[in-house]
Formats: sequence, C-alpha cells, structure tokens
Amino acid sequence: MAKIHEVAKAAGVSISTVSYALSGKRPVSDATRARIEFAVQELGYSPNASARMLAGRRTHIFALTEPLRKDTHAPTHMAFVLATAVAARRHDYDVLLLTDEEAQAGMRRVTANGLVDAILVLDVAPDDPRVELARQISTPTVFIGIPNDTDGLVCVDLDFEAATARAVDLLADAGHTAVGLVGQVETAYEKSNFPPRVRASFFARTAERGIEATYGTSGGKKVSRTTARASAARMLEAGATGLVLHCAEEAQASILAEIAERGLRVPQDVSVITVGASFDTAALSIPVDSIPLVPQASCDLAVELAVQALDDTPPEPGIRFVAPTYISHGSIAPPGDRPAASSRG
Amino acid sequence: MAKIHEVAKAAGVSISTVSYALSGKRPVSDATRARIEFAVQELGYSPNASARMLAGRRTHIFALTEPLRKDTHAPTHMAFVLATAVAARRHDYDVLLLTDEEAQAGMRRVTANGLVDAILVLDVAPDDPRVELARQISTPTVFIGIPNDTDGLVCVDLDFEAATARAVDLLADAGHTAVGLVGQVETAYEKSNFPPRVRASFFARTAERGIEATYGTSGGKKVSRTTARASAARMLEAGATGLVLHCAEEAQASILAEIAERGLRVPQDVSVITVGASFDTAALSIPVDSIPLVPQASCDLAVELAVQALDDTPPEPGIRFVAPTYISHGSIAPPGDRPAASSRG
DNA sequence: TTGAAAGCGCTACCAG
DNA sequence: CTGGTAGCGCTTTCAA
Repeated sequence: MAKIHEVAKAAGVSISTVSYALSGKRPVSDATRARIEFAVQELGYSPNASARMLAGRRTHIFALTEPLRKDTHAPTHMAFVLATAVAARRHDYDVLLLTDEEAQAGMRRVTANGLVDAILVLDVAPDDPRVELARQISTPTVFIGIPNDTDGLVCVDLDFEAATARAVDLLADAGHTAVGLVGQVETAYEKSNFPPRVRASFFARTAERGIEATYGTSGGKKVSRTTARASAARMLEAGATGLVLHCAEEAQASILAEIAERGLRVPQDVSVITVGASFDTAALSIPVDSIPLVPQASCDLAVELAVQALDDTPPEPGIRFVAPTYISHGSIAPPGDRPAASSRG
Repeated sequence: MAKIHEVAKAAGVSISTVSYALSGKRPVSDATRARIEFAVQELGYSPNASARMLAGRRTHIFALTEPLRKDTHAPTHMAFVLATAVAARRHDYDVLLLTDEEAQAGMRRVTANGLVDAILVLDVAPDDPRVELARQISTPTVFIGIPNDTDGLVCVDLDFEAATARAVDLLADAGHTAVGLVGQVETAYEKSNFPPRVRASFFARTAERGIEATYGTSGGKKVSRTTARASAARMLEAGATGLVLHCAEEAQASILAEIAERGLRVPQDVSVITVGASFDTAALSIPVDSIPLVPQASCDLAVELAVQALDDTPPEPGIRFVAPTYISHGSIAPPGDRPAASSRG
C-alpha cells in the first residue's frame, strides 16, 4: 500500500499538497492536481484509514446498535439495516454493528475509545435502556423509532398516527360508517412503540369522524393466521365494510382469503387498506392500498441528522415524524358500490 | 477523553509503562500496576481506537460483506449476522457492515485503506463475484458458505451432505424402504449452493441404502404451502413412510397439517426429519427430529480462521465442513410401528 | 499556489 | 522492572 509520501515524491510536490489536492480543502493548480492524480493512479494510492482518523477529527464510522431480539421482524429489520448502510455510505460513512449485549455495552465502548462519530439506534423498545445511555454519552445519537421517554433525544420515525388517521379518512370519505382494525400480535403492544400509536390513532380518528370502530389482534405471542381471520370475520359479521390492516404479511394474506371465501369482493363489498407495512401489498392475492412504512425515508433522515450533529449546527433534540405516503391499488371504494378510479398521493 | 499521557502523570510513571500495564505485553510490578489501574479508573481512561490502529498493526475490525438480496431468508441471515458479531467480539473484534453494492466495492475499499484486518463473507452465491475479489485482495477473507469455485479460498459451512446422509440413514436404519425429500423452492437450486448438495446427497445415500427415493419442491419462486403439501401428499400416496424436509418453516408446518388431515400419525405412520433448518423444529405442531443448520458453529469457526489468518500460521485454503448434529424429538420410528425411545446425538 | 513541520495518541523498540 | 523516544500516515496550521 503506497503512502502519501510516495505519491508526493512521484508527483514532485509536497505531502501537504497531495493531501489538499485529494481533500479539496485548498485550491490546487490544475497542472499539479493532474500530476498528483496521475501518481495516485499509478501507485494505486488510497489514504490509510487509521492515519486519517487520528489526524483528522473524524473516524467516518457510525455505530448501528441493534439488539436483534428474537421477536424482531427479520425482513423489516433487514430493510432498515440496508437503508441505514446505504444512506451512511452516501455521506462517506461506514457502519459498525453493535448487536446483542454489545448493543448497550458497545455504545459505551465505542464512545469511550472514539471509534465512531455518531450512533444510530435501531429496534427501539418503549423502555429501551439505550435511551438512558444515549443521555450519558457525548457521542451524537439518533434513534430510528420512538421510546417512551424521548426527553433530550433525537428521534426519527414514520408518523404512524397520521398514517392511521389518513387510512380512516380514506374509508370515511368513501362513505364507510363501520370499520375495523386488525392489529399486531398482542405482545407487540408492549414490546414495540408504534402498535399502540396506530391503535390509539385509529380509535381517535374514527371517533372524530363519528364512525363505528372495532379492533382485533392477529395473534397472541406469534402471528396466527387463524386469529387474524377470526378477527376480520368478526368485524365483517358485525357489519364493517372497511378494514384497516396493521399486521404481518401472512396475516393479511389470510384475511384476504377469508374475505374471498365469504364471497365478498374487494373493493365492491369490502374496502381494505394497509398501514405501516414494509412489504409489497400489491403482491398480495388482491392488491391492497397502502400507507407503508418506508425504511429508507427514516434512515435517510436519521443519517442526515447524525451527519449534521457533527458540524457546527447540531440538530435540536425532538421527534422528527416522517410524513406518510398513500399508495392506491384500488382496494377502496364506497360501500356496496363499484371501485373508484385509481389514484396516487 | 483522557489520554495515556495524563494517566502516566497521574500514576507517576512513563507512558510506555502505562501502555504495557494495559496490554500486558511486558511485566509490570504489582505496585505500579495498581497505581496505573487506579489512575485509569479515576480518569475514565480508554485508549483511543484510531491511535491504537495507527501505531499497532491491527484495526481490530472485521468487515462483514452481505449483499442482502431480496430473496435472502431474513431470519436465518439475521442469525448468522448475530453469531458472527458475537464471535468477533469474543476475539476483541468489531464488525463493519458492507451491504448492497458495497458488498463488493466495499471489499476493495476497506482493503485498500486498511480499515479492516479481515473480511467475512456471508450470503454466498454459487457464482459469487466476491470470490474473484477475494483472490485479488491481500486482506484475509473467510467465506461462510460455499461458492462453486473454491480454489484458494477459505470456506466454512455445515456439512449438508453428511447431514442429509445421516437423515437418510436414520430412516433406513429404522426400517423405512421408501422415503421422500421435500426440498426448497425451485429458484433456490440456482441461487444458493446448499440445496443441490442436500438433494444430491439424498439421492446418493438412498441409492446406497437401496431404498426408494422421491423428491418434490416447496414452491417455484416463493415458498408455497400448497406446493409443499402437494409434494408431501404425492410421496405419501406413492407409499413413502419417511419424509426428509429441507424447506421453509411454513412449508414444514403445512406438510405436518397434510399428514394430520390424512389421519396419519407421526411417527407411528409417518417418520419425519428436518435437515438444515435454523428454526426450532420442536415448536412445530408436531416436534420434528432435526439435523439443524447452526449459525453459531459456522460463524465461530469462521472468526477463528480470520483471527488465525492474522498471526504467523495462517490457515490453509480449503473447505471446513462443520459436522452435523442430530436432535431427536421422537418423530422417527419403524414404519407402521410404535415410536422408538427418544435419543440425542 | 505551495512547502515545512507540528502534532493526532498510541505501540514497541532500545536503553538502562 | 522501567523510561525515553522514534515512528505509524495523515491533516492542518504557519510561512512563504
């Protein structure tokens, strides 16, 4: 591995000029720049990361803490990790993984030895121990997800409340007066933050709109197709003509099967919309309207905030809600009516 | 963040003595060591990672390349990532994530700028481009999984052949003379390396044992409960009394449902064994014997090899097969007989 | 527009 | 058993 010294010699300039030519932090004449770039190519020079870290003030590494609990939804989680890594690279940052017990201890460690410039927190639990940790350490920390106590924290998340309210509005606007929400598994309402937010928003908005609201889960501890179907069946029998789904992919699939088996059509007889899904609802047996959870949106913003925390205008603590987007696949129509024209927004 | 210089002054010793006291690379009297440790505590000293990297010859970071393709089985993959990270930490190593396009470009980058000491390769495809890359770079690289061309590579993987052969043997030894294999989805036989290994070993061993063998998939592109059920049904109707499962959890669940619906009992009427599963087969509707894929086993070994590659006796290129283990849950018995006593091995 | 040189904080060699 | 110090390879003043 060639060193900057060799590049300087080969280009016939000083070390500092090479450094500046590469960083662009000081104007360099086109002629010398060309010579330097040539030498860099020739020698296959790449600045040593360790030296760069020590001399500069940045390691260009973010820590990503993810406990990877047993009950974490793996596909969704993977999407968040991917989105974070990609976003970080766009800002010339690498991502260091802090999993398992290291999710906590590692935060202390990497902040103490200066291995990372900032920390991104994934898989946030309501009473997450990393919240207190984040307050103690000096390394900028951004939460992707919202814990109970967000005091002094920088958090990013989809606006689940707005997303759910929007879903209710879409159904109410179409004329539905009785709607149901098939939520997550029961345990999710303790272990995660967003399921309660969706449920609360559902009841709040339906009340505001003066329409009937029923709620059911999609399982106890684990996702259950049977439970999900039963929940949906109960709602339909009680007269619900609109369904808001906030459950796992297989639960949604089974609910669509239930609808079909009852001889009901979507959207002519039943309108359906999914909230907070990170899978493709268009690939279900019946394409379903969706107000999705978009990992990329949250992760991009989180990385942006982390980067910003490193310059002179660090972001204010507080929650940044990512605005929901609505993707129509024609699964909403007036009750007992023909499908409306497809739209996007 | 306190520096070594301050610790030295506080303890009334030289910088080098502090360094040696902490690294243990040179004997230090108990008295001075105590003073140093006290000073370290007082000041909350933690050696700066960047400086350590630059001065020492190690970054104490491993790269983990994982393309995170769309068709990667997320839960299994997550288990591998976790196991790798934990194993690395045990050797005082951190893990840097290289995902997406960076899975390849990143390998070049981190090897060029010396960011990592070794590279661990996950999610290995048969014609994985990282194979050629690994040959070009100087950074030690360990594959967790086996590509087609392993020439010059260090690879680690479960011995799927032995695992499958063992499964066949268990059934044959119990007296079964007609067995079936429900494999993965069709596309998996091109995108992954191990499914063909399992299938080939299944046919080879059944031939050796002189028993009838049938094979079926569990879907085309995506896992299909229907297809899996149909495959199993076909085998049972053809007279198979033993089933080897090498498919997704939901496919296995649906096969057990098929068996139950036919009024067949496990293991009295049908013996079942799972090969290469990374989920808990005891949690299925009927606990099923298993010769599992244990991420920890492969990852521990891979990390061990990576660490070893950094000292003076680097490991020989070649494939390290992890020996399979058999976990009995009593789902194998002689055909048309009572269940045998449960055993482990 | 360029160069010289002082660190960044630690490791490990050379002395004692 | 301990101390002094020369780097590790780069960034960034300070000078020209």
